[in-house]
Amino acid sequence: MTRSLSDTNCCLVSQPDAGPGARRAAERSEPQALALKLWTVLARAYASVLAHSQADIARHGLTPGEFAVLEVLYHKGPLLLRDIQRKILVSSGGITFLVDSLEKRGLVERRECKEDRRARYAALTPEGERFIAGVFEEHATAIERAVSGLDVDDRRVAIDLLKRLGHHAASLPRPGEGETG
Amino acid sequence: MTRSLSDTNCCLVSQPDAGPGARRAAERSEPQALALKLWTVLARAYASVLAHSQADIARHGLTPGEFAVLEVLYHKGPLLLRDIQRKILVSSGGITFLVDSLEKRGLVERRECKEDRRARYAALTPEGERFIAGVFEEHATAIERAVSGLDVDDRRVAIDLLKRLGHHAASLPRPGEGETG
DNA sequence: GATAAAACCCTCAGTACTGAGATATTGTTC
DNA sequence: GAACAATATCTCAGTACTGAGGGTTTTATC
Repeated sequence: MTRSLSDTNCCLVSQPDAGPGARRAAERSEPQALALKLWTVLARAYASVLAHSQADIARHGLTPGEFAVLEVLYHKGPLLLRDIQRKILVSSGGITFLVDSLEKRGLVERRECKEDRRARYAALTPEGERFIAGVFEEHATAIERAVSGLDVDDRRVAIDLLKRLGHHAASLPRPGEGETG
Repeated sequence: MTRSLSDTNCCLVSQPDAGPGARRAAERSEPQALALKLWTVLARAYASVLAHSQADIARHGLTPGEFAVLEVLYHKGPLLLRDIQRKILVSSGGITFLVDSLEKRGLVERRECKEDRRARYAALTPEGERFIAGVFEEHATAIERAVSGLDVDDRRVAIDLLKRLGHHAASLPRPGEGETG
């Protein structure tokens, strides 16, 4: 495996059941305590499901980044590199690197963009299409198993809550953005 | 910033509103479609809140790993390296690396463990304690702001759902674990 | 009490990226 | 239509780790 659970090692703790944290928690307002708790369980739930996702991806010799590129091309068809970059949230160097390595493996090819000669498309090759089709179906099964702790009604409620949580956080400027000091 | 949103670039897409994905989604069972959707919005919500968390952490010149170590020591008191390692989910080399660098900065110190001479404690120095106290209070505010898309009742529901989701996923063997081929 | 197995930490080569800067092309303003 | 800003990709040095292997100490079994 290429990357581990430490992808998520950020603010996973703060469960003040013992130690100095127990005293500090008592001084915290309830909304803030719930906010910290929510972030903790969100990170832990994400880490637990991610472990399943990555274990499945690693079985096929893919890094998470490579899988993400193949998956987005599989679902959306040929895309400009910058659109892939924004969808899977990698750096500019990262998308070049990922498409390079998938191109070397014959799963993806670059195509020119006639409307904008700065830009390039990435598209699945027939071999890449066949490959990701199989990998993705197995992956869907692995994910369904990983989230089987919630039944379909719970899943619907969770989807609604997480959507609102995510959209709102994404719409807020991040700490340190656009400040002077 | 040291690590980016690509920490989460795994299965972020699969929103089959357009492209080849739209047709494939129609063939998928509803529970599985909900499972994939849940994983997608979980990953996106996590990424969005993480961006706030990391931006705040980076302002203080800390990596996510360093912050995680300071935070766990702040909340739990002195801990054996292996206990920190398990709580923040880093590799064995990673915890040595992180404690090394925090020790060089004078924020953490190693202490001997008399009951088990293989093991070592890590503990905050007085300077480290002062430092993380300030950083953590700011951090709590940043997190509360990041999750402000949900009110306190929603937070309670989300916490319950995510706990169940996470615990169940963590209890399941991961794909490829303990197989023969 | 000797032997083997396990647990803890450290070392270090390897890795999947990041992000600042370079190059090429496109849009915009005067 | 020239100058300038903006955008898309690529380059490459740097990084925060990973994970296999090794030394030391502890635990379990005979």
